[in-house]
This record gives sequence, C-alpha cells and structure tokens, in this order.
Amino acid sequence: MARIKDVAAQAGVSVATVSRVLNDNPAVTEETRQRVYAAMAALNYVPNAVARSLRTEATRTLGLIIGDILNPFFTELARAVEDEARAAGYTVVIGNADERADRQDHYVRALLEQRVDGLLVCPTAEVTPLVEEVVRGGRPLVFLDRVLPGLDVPSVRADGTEAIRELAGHLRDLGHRRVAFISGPGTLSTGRERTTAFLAAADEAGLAVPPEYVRVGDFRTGSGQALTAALLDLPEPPEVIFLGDNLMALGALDEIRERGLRIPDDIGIVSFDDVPWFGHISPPITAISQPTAELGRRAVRVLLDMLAGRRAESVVLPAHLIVRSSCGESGEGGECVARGATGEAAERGQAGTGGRERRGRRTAALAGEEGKVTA
Amino acid sequence: MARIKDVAAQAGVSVATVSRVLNDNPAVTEETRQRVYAAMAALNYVPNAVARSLRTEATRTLGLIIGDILNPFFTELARAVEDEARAAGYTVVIGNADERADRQDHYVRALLEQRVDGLLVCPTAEVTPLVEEVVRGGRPLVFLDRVLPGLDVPSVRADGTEAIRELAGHLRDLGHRRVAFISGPGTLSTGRERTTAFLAAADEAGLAVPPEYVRVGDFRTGSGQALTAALLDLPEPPEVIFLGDNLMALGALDEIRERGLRIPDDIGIVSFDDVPWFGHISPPITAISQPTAELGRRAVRVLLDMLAGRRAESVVLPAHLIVRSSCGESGEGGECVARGATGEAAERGQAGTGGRERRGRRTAALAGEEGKVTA
DNA sequence: GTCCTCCATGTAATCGATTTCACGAGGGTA
DNA sequence: TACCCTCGTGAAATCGATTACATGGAGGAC
Repeated sequence: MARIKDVAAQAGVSVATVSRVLNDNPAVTEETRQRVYAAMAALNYVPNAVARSLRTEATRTLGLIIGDILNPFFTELARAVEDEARAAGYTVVIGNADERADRQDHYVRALLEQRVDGLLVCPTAEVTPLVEEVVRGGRPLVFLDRVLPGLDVPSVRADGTEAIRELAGHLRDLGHRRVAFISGPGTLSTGRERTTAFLAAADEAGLAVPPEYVRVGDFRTGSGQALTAALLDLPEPPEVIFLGDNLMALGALDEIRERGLRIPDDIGIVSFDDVPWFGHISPPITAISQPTAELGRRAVRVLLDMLAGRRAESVVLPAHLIVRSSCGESGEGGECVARGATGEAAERGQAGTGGRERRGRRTAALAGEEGKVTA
Repeated sequence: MARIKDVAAQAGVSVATVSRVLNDNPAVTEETRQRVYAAMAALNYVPNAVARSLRTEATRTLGLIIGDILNPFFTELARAVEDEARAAGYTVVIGNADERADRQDHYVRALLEQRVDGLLVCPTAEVTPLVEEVVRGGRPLVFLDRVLPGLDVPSVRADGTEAIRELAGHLRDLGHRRVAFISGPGTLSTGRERTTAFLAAADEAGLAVPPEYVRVGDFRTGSGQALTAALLDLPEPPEVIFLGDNLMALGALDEIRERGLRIPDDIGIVSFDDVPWFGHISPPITAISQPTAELGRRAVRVLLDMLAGRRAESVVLPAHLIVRSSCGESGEGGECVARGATGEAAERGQAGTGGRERRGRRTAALAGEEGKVTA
C-alpha cells in the first residue's frame, strides 16, 4: 500500500508538502497541489489513519455502548448517533453490551485501547471499577438513556413521567379502573423511574393498583409473557396491562394470542417504548414513544461539547403518549394528530401509519418546550 | 495517559520487557512479569492500540457495511458478525450504507483509512469504482447477503429457491390459486433471485401468475403499502400476497388494516424474511426465514480464512418456510416443529412462540445438509 | 545594488508501540 | 581455568503520518 513517501516521490515533492495537501493547508501553490493529487490518484493512495492518529492524538472516532442490539430502541438510537457523528466528521464504533456488565467493560476497555475521542454509554446496572476509573481519569463520557447513581457524568435521557400521567388519565377516561404494570429491573434507572411514575400517576387518576398488579420483569420477552400470564390468572385480572418496554410487550402479545384473547375487548395493552410495527398491526398498539433519534443526536452534541472544552449540560427530553386502539379507544374521531407526518414516525423513515394516531393534549402542548436543559 | 515508557520506569525495566509482558512472551521471568503488572496497575496503563497497529500493520478490526440498520434482518446479521468476530479476538466497525451507493463508498473509504484487516460488505446495487479497486488491490473482502455480478469475491448468502418452491406447494395445498408477488429491486441480487424463484415455483405448482400479479418494490415500507393497494384494487385481486422482504410486509399489513380487511379470511400474507414479531401477533405471519445469524458467523469465518491465507470458499445456506396462520392454515395439528426450540427463534434469544410453528417437509429434510459449499 | 520580507517548500523530530540484535551473567563441560 | 550455551534483558530502528523550524528564491524599498 502506497505511503505518503511514495506519493511525495511520485510528485517530486517532500512528504511535508503531501501532508499539507492532505490537510488542506493553504500554503501550497495550486500547481503543486494538482501534482500531488495526480500522484495520489496514480498510486491509489489511501492515507493511513492509524499513523495520523498516533501523531495527532485524536482518532475522530466515538465509542457507543448500547444495551442490546436486538432491541429496536437501541437500534434507532445507534442510527441517530451515527448520523449526527458522521455529519461532524466522526466515525462511531458500536459495542453491544447485551445487558451484561462484563460485556460493557470489555467494550469500554477495547474502546479506550483504540483511543476513541469520547464515549457514549447506555450503562448496565452496575458502577464497575473500570467505569469509575474512566470518570476519574476525566475522559469524555456521556450516559445515554440510562444513568448511574453517584457519578458526575452528563447524561441524555427521556423522562416518561408526564406521558405516564397522561396515560393514566387516558385509561381512566376510557372507563378503565384496573390497570397493571410490568416494570423493568429496579437496578436500571429506567426501570425504577417508570415504576415510580406509574404508581404516582395511577394514584392521581384514581386507579386502584393493588400490590399484585405491579410486577418486576427484566426488559426481555420471556418475563413479559410469564408476568402477563400471572396477571391474567389473578382472581380479578386487570383490564389493561402496561408493559415497561417493547420487548416485554412482545411477550405479552404472545401470551394473549396463545390464550385466544382479543385486544382490546378481553384485555388492553400499552407499551412503554414505541416501535415501528406497533402502528402496523391489528389493532395498533397504544404506546409511550421516546424521542429516540433526538436522544441520540443530543448525546453526540453533548459529547462534542466536552471534546471542544465547552461546558456539557445534561439533557432530559419528554416522552409522548401515542394513542392508538389497543385499550378500547374508538376507531376514529377525537382530536387528531398534533404533529402527524412530521413527528417520530416520519423521523424513522416510514410512511405515516394512516393518520389514526392521536397525541394527547398535554404532551402536544409540551412539544414546544421539548429539550429543556437541566443541570 | 501513561505510556509504555512510564510503566518501564515504574517497574525498573526497559520498554522492551514491558512489551514482552503485554504480548505474553515467555522469555520473561515470573518475578519481572509481576513487577510489570504491578506497575501497569499503579499507573492505570491502557495499551495504545493505535501505536501497536502502526507497528504491526494489523488492527484486529473488521469492517462491516450493512444495507440498512433499521431493517431487523441486518441488525441480526450485525449481531452475529460481532459475536463471531469477538470470539476470534476481533473488533467490528459497522457502517450503515442506508441502501445508498455513496454511503457505501464513504464507509469503504473510511474503513480502508482505518486499515481494517478485512471487509464484509452487503453491497448496494452498483459496482462502484472504489469497490472495484478494493478487489483489484487484493484486500480481504467478502460479500454478505447480496453479491455483485462480475467480481471475483467470495460471498455468503441464503438461497430461497427451495423454500419458495415449498411455499408455492403449501399455498396450492391450502386451495389458493391466485398468488401475487411484490419483489425487491431488480438491481439487487436478492431482488432478482426471489422473483425468478417465485415465477418458477408458481409455474411448477400450477398457480396462475398473470403479469399484473408481479410488482416491483424497493424493499421499503412505502412501496409495500402502495403495491398492496394496487393489487387489492385489481378486478380480480389475489388470494395471497407474497412480500419480498419484511419491511414491505409491514407496509402491506398497514394497507390491509386501513381497509379493515381480515387476515387470512379476506387476504393471505406471506413474507420473505422472518422477523421476531411475526410470530407474536394475531394472526402469526407465515414467512420464509433466512439463517441470518449463521450467515453472519459464516461470513466472518470466510474472511478470517482469507486473512490466514487459506482458500476462501463461498457459502450458500438454504432459507426455510415457517408455516404460521396468515394464509388460512388450520390453527393446530399437522406435522409439527422439526427443530422447534433449537431453531432460529431460540437463536434470537426469544422464548419460543408457543410451538405452533411448523416447518414443511422439504426444508426439514434439507436441514441436515445445511451449508453446502459451492465454488 | 543591497537588504529585508514573505512565502513555498524541505528537513528532521516526534507520537507509542514492536522487534531485531547485542550483551552479560550463570552454568555446564573439557 | 577457559570456552561455549542458554537465557533474560536492554538499546535502537521502525511503522506512516504531522509539524516546528530551517532554507532559499522572488520581489519590493531604499
């Protein structure tokens, strides 16, 4: 493979001049520049980023560690991160932690060895020694989606509190009184928050939530199915089950289908986390949608701020209730689509889902102040 | 950040010795080794992979360029590639071409600059000059899922011919006579192959396929919906629509739901590409499943073969028909599950889908000879 | 004509590892 | 005692770029 030295020889200049051409240094005459370009083309020269990085101490690469690459939420997040980073001239290396602390650490270490310029991490439950060391070492780091307690690290995440409150009101307005919640692990910040928010919202809306209506899952399909089964087997089963994430909702659908129950007539379903196909099936699933792509983009910007030595501020964006038909909503009518085709669905590059989605009042109103900044 | 020189000073040895410890060179006494380890721990030393790569001319990194990161097929592929590569001590850098030739080239170039040891590419339609140059330059390259004509590059892909033939027989046995196909772009090898296979299989099964029953989509949701609409509007609409990939199936579901039609009573649906949720909705969608994870693993092994200087052979794996209930199949009974819980579904880390899936006879028989090797 | 300035270009040090070769201590053999 | 091997370790070259500093020629001011 041709090196800068070969290009220099071919063009009859020094390596310094070739380097200047590579870096768009204006102190090169147009004529020399052209000669160098010609030499590069003739030799199929591809600059060696490894050598450049060694010298410049910068790789123009960001590391992203996600929870589970098979979860569509993280996929969408990764895509947005990649888009935003590429626009800024950065490459992204993705690590899939598979929700395991040891895998997470494996990637943190590998990415540090590769000398990525900064790290975006969706942390697993634990504060591992390696992560602590990264923080202590002052390396640019941003938490995404989830946060770890006790560490002074900027974070970018969604807050579902308001959307969950709205959901509780929505269910009450539909006449439901018995609503159950299958939450995520208490070890994840997202799991804890959603549970707290649900209990408060249910209380406020006057919904009864006996202890047996709150179950703890693990954000995976199997627990969604098993816990749904347990709820359906109760002497007084709930009218609606609220699943703490999209994978557990998958499991719930499975259990409901296997029992031959109909949605929403026999049992209502809501999912935290909206995924593309929720709007395409029959009936479409009512869900709380996180501004996933925006989270990814914001996280990159926060990290780039840190890299530029600017002050990095944590970001919290509101989640939104997307009303569809899985809780007994009437098919049509009602106040329609606040941001319709320009909203999340369009962001995902899909055709609209037929205009039947409604965003509730509260969140629609909030849309204007999306992205309030916190300390 | 501590360098090898600092570790050497701290341990009272030379940099050469530290390097030997890093590389598990046996010519170091146990006592020295321990001193070096202690020094590394004291300084929080993280070896600099950039410097190492410059010297060794190897990055232990593979590049993977996928068609569309929002398509679950590619997500699963990426995951499998990553798993297999990590097991072999390699890191994977993923590039999302978004089905655009310019994006593909952007990543090919970026990955070459990063000096990845090898490339796995799911090529877009065109043979770009850059790709040609990579081939001519003899850099390790493997095509995955799709192939480009006229280039002598090993490939790893699935062949749906047999599964499509089986599907045609299955539909005929269910009493269907009018089956339509929405294919992928003729510019992609996967699009062409599926169309050819469908026409041959329909003919063999005695299904009538008038020209207006074959439509050309673009592997995206919108075209699936629009072309489904066109088929449903025909004077004599088909009884079953076979979608060429999972995203177009999403669009078809959308159109069917909007029209208030029922599956399978009003219209039957089959999808090429099985995705996790097809088995979890009502009714579960009959689909042709590719051995996605195995494709990814095989591709890595072929690439590693090339890196090791071994002869690299292309691999073709058969796709399988997964019979569910979206074409009017009777709910239960029939010969059941050939590989059930140990098959693809389990591979994806999901709970089984209730044991209602059936694999047809032909593919079940083929399972034994999966992975025949071609030149 | 001399001197100074400016500017395009070249020379060489540098980044942090790996690796070749040399060296010296210790032990075995003659 | 002299010689040779073995073995652990160190000194220094090297990978391919960037960049501070040096250089030399053209052109303007006096």
